Amino acid sequence: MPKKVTSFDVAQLAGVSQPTVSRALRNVPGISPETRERVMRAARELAYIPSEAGRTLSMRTTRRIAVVTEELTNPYYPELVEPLRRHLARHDFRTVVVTDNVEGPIGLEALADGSYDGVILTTTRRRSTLPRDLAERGIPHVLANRLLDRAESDSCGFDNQGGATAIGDLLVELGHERVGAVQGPAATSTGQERADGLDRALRRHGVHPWHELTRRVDFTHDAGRAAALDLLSRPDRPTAIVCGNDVVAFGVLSAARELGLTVPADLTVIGFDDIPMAAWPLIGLTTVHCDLDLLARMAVDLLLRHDRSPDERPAEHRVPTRLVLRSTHGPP
Amino acid sequence: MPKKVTSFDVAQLAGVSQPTVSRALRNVPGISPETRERVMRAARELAYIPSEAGRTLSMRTTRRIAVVTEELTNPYYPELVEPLRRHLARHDFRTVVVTDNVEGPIGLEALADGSYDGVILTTTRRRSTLPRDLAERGIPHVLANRLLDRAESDSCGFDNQGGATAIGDLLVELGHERVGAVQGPAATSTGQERADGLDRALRRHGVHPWHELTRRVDFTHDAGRAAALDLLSRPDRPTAIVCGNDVVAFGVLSAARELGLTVPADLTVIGFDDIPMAAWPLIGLTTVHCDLDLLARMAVDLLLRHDRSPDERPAEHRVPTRLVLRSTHGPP
DNA sequence: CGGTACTTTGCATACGTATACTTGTCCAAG
DNA sequence: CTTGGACAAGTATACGTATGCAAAGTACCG
Repeated sequence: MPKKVTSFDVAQLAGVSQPTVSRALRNVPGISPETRERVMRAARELAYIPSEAGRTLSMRTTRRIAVVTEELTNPYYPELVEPLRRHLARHDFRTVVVTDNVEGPIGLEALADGSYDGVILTTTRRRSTLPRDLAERGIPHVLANRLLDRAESDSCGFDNQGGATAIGDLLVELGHERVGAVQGPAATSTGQERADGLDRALRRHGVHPWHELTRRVDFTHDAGRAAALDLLSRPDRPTAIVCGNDVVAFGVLSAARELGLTVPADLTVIGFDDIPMAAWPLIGLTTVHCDLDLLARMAVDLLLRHDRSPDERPAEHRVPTRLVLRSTHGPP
Repeated sequence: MPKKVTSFDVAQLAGVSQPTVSRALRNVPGISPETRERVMRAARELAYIPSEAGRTLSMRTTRRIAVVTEELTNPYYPELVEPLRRHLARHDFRTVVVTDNVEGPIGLEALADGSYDGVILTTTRRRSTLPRDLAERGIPHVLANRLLDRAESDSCGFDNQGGATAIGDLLVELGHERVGAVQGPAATSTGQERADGLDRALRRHGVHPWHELTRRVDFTHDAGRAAALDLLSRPDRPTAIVCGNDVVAFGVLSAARELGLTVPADLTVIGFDDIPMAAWPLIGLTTVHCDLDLLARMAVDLLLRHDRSPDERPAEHRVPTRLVLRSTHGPP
């Protein structure tokens, strides 16, 4: 195995000192064009690639940002990670996806060992202490998608309340009265806000929410399917099911298919997020659109802004949502 | 902002030297229990977290493995990345997903800057020189899923030939004669092998493959949909469409839905891979099962094995596949 | 021609951890 | 009482890059 080429090797070949190599290759001013050219030729000849670890140690910066998500096999997260990656790349940051909640919650050590210049949290639970821990260590971070009960860190999320209201209005307008729901975990802000929002919206129209027809489950297809199989087997089965997000809605659609129910004739299903899969003609889910690209952009801007005064209150942005009508809704 | 705590700070508080801290915290033998205890208390008190960069530079190892994939919004890749991550974690390696082919192909620099102890390639094209470049630098690597034309590196993939044969047999048995196909790119081994395999299988049964009914597209939903809209609008439209993988098949199902065709009554659709989504009752795709967990395990074993003699020929493993019958196939 | 200012480069060192080597201590064997 | 060995901890240094500062060279001006 060929031993690693360092900036010293390049320096030797070019007949200069190591610091000159460092400066020449990074286009630092104060190097004569001829020297720079000579160094670059030597570097190319040796196929020199600067050591990331050396640079990191010296500069105390990695140009790497950690994005904390749950398992990527949940189709929601790639849709959020991808725009984050793109926007971070635009600022010359590399993205590292760190998986949370798979063998226990992510620890502070994994995020605070100097591997990352900042952290974007997308799976934080309402009372998590992780943001505070990061703040105490002076590690830049931002919450995207999910928010904390007490605004302790910069954060951005969607107008879940507004989206849920739009869903409630739609269902009432269609004439639904037995409205079921498969909502997300109460420990997450998204789960909580969407559930509360729907409740309030229905009540405002004089429709009494049926709490026996509400389930709280994880944001996965299988959990949505199981809950729906349960709800749809009841004698007083709902004529519509509102879901915590699209992935859960896919599970509900799976359950309906299994039970031989036709959507939307026998059952209305509403999602939340409008991930690309929801728009596949094969699925055509009626849902609430959330602009993930805009959220990602906001999160990155919040993370990287440098004009933050020390005693400023944490920012909390809300991205508006809008109902998207496709083919899984109809009258009861 | 609190300045960073180093092993020197811990040493000072514990009244020992820095190397003693290093040894004590890693349970290296040759440290008295009392000293170790004292060091650990000091470390906890200061909330010390060792610097990744320092360790990396000193040990010349990162315990990080790069997994090169295409965009994660393509549902196939998370399904491959997740088992890889799990198996690597079992060996105390962290996984970093590096995205290829998004703003141009991934460069060697990003993989060979010392950030990773090894590389797992999942998107390599048949004539890519990346594996050779990695080999020249002595960077351990392995190909998973896709293979090279000339076996230059350890690699593992699925028995695409066998899977395609099973599909051909099934279609002939059902009585299909106008068999269309939406296959993957010819530049990829998976695309090529699956297409060739189907051709051979049909020919063996005396069914002449209709090359006008074959399209080569990228492995995405939208590409599959577009190709199928084209094929299904022809007067001699196929009675079955074989797809390069499941994601493409989803696109074909979308197209069928748009055109008002009923599956499987009007059209048979066959996928390849059997990712979990294919098994959702909502979709119920007939496809070829590929054991991604087994492939991942193989890839990790090949990558990490240390008993490799220098002049050994590259290993090339094939994981068997099997047809899974669900609800998108039927007689013409 | 002397001095000043500027440009270009080298020297020394910092970053944080790990490890080979050395020193010191204590105990047991001779 | 000496010596050899085992153990514990300290000393010195390496890993690869970046940067403050000094030094050398050059150009320019009076």
